[in-house]
Amino acid sequence: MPAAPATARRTADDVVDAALDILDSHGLPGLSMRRIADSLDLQPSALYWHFPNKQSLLAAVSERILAPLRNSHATDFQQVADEFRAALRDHRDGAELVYSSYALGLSGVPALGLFEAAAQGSEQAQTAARTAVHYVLGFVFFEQQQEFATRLGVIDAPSADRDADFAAGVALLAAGLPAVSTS
Amino acid sequence: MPAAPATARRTADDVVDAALDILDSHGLPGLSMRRIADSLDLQPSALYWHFPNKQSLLAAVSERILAPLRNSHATDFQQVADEFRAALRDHRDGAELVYSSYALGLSGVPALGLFEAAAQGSEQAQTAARTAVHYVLGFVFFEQQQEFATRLGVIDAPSADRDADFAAGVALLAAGLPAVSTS
DNA sequence: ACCTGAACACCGTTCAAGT
DNA sequence: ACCTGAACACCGTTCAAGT
Repeated sequence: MPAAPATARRTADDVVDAALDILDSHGLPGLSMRRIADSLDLQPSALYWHFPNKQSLLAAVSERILAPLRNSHATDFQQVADEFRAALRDHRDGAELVYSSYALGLSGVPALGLFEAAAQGSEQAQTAARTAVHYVLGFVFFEQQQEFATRLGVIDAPSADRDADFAAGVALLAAGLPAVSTS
Repeated sequence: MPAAPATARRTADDVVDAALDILDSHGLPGLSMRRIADSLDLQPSALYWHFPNKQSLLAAVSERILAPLRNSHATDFQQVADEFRAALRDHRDGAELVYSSYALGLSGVPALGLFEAAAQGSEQAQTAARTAVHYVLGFVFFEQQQEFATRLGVIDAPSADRDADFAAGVALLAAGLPAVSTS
């Protein structure tokens, strides 16, 4: 058993933990390498031993945000959409962060497979899945930006019933699919 | 008639022109206040006479990108979607820039009204319009991020037929609408 | 009305060197 | 294996002052 080092050493997972905390407290614009390092009592350069660059670190954070969906048993379209939205909303600016990592090919989106399975039997299963993923990511990105703008006092608190709006969009998508059970 | 000033003076419109040029050549990450100022032979601080901050400047750029849609005569769903996509694709990172300004309430999106009109007569006209706007912005954002990743060599050039994919998603949305002419 | 010059408080990233 | 220290080339924004 080797002697403990003078100071505790960090794993890549510790870095992701710290990044998630800062994301929730300061948002994506405040999520800087320097701030992450600070919260771990590290020099910024130390982060580059764990990740090659900021994008990769953000991709790891994205994977963590989407982790709940990996254990999902959702079987219908609306259910998948709700769980996907919930996971994104669980962290400040979650949709923007996930959208970027996904689009850059650095992070997978399990919701894609779940949507496809939910549309099983339909000819347009793939189209429906891709369309739904864009819809949910876009909807939540929009929601979270409005929360940000509201916090700044730039716009008033939105009045519309967002849950109903969200469900209506998903329903419209599902309506285009023939023979999909709405359970 | 007053004497011409020693150096030409700029309007807010000149600043937007310069910003659009830099957007196209360097992308959104490269669109800094300092670079815009440089290209106009100005100090960065001079830009703050024309715009209160960077967000407002970006909102003005967004409005310019969407200007073509203000003269649109598109009447059906697919046509509106195609023109919207074309306007966004006309400038590098156009979708990301427009999406942010739109979500922050700093920029209107004329496509919203066009989609609503195209779905006229349907009960879910508003839902359809909002869903379509998220879909198009998300789709093109994704497309443009992939172009960026391809340029960096991070991912291979995409093989799928994107025009067909795009149209299929729009068709799926329209399929959920009863009594909408697909003319 | 429009802009300069200088400053403030930040960024991501690299790299030699330490333990 | 994991991190420090110092440096490089950047950011957006403010503000007094100039013309």
